[in-house]
Amino acid sequence: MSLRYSILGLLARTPSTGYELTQMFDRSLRTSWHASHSQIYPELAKLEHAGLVEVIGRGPRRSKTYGLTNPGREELRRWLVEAEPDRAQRNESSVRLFLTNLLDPTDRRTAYERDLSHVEKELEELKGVRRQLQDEGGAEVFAPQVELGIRVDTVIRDWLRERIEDAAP
Amino acid sequence: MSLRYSILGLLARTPSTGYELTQMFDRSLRTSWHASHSQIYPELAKLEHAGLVEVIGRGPRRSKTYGLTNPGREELRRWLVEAEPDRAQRNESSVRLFLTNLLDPTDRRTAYERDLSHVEKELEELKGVRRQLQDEGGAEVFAPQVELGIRVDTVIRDWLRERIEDAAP
DNA sequence: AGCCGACATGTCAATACCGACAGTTCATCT
DNA sequence: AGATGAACTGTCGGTATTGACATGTCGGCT
Repeated sequence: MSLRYSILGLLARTPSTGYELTQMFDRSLRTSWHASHSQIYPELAKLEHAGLVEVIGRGPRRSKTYGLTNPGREELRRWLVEAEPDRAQRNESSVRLFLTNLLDPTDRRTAYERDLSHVEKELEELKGVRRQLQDEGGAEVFAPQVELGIRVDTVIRDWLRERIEDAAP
Repeated sequence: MSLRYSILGLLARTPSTGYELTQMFDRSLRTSWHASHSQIYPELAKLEHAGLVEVIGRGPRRSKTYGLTNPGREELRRWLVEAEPDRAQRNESSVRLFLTNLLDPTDRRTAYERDLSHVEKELEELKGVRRQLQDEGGAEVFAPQVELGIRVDTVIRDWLRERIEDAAP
C-alpha cells in the first residue's frame, strides 16, 4: 500500500506529472521507498480510476499533471492517522551490514570501507540539500526529515569507522 | 535477491530448520529484512536444488536441518564482497515519518506520539538483547549490529521528541 | 536539415511477496 | 483416552515489483 500513499503524499505537496513523481521518488523518497516509472504510471491510472487523483492540466509532450481530489486527501489522512503502521522493512544495505561480519577480516574490511565511502557521499549530498534549504530561507516542509536523514547517516558512518578501526592491528 | 542471501547468511552462522529461520527473521533480522515462512520454505527448496544448501539432519516432526554447502559459502562471500549493493529501501515507517508533517498539527502530534511509543518500546527490547549478550560474556558475532540498532533508534526517538515539542504551544 | 539528449508515457513477462488455507506431529494436561 | 496447543512444513491465488522493450516529443547544437 505504501506506493499508493507515497504518491498521494507527494501530490498533496505539489501537483505533478508521472515523470516528476518518478524523479521525486529517486531524490526525496529514495531512503524510504523506491519505485520506478513502470510502477508509477499504472498506479496513477488506478488512483484516477478510484477518484483519488485527477488530471488537472496537460503540458508539452503529452504530459498530464495530476492533483489530489478531496477523497484523495481524506484517504491519505486516514491512512497516516488511523491505519495500523506496517513496521516491516526491506533494506538490502542493512542485510549486508548485518552479514558482513561473517566474512574473514580482510574481506570484511573491504566491505565496510565500500559502505563507508558510500555513506560519506550520501551524507555530503544531504548536507548540500540542507544548506540549500537554509539559503532559500523558506519554510520548507521537509527540512526536519532531511535533518533526520543526516543524523541517521552520521550514526552509521561513525559505526562503520569503529568497525574498521577495530579490525586494524 | 536479499531473501536468498539472508538465508545463506543465517545458515552460515548455525545450521537451522525452516522454522528456526522464520524465527530468526522475526527476531534478529526484523530491522533489515522481513520474510514469512511461506517464502522461506520454497526458497530453501530452491537453494537445495541449486546445491547451495543441503539437509544435514532430520529431527522430530519431519523437521529438516539445513546447512551451507561449500558452493553456498562461496556464493555468500561473493555476494557480500563483489556484488554491487542495491541501496533501495522499502520501509513503510519511513514513508510515514516523511509524510506525517503534511497533516494538521493535531493529527501530526497523534501520529508522532504513536511512532514515539513504538520506537521507545523497540529501543527497550534492543537494550534487553544487549544486556543478555553482555551477561553471556561470549563473543557474539552480532553484538555490533545490536549496538547500531540502538544508536539509530535513539536518534529517531530524539528526533520524534523534538517534533512533538515543536508542535507544543 | 540531422542528431542528440532529456523529457514523457506506457506495456509486458518474469519474479517476489503476502495472507490464508491446510495438514501432521509431539508433549502436556485432565 | 481425548483435548489442546505449540512445533513444523507446506501450497496457492492474488498483488507488488522489476527490468526490458517500445514509442514519441521537444530544444539546442552542428
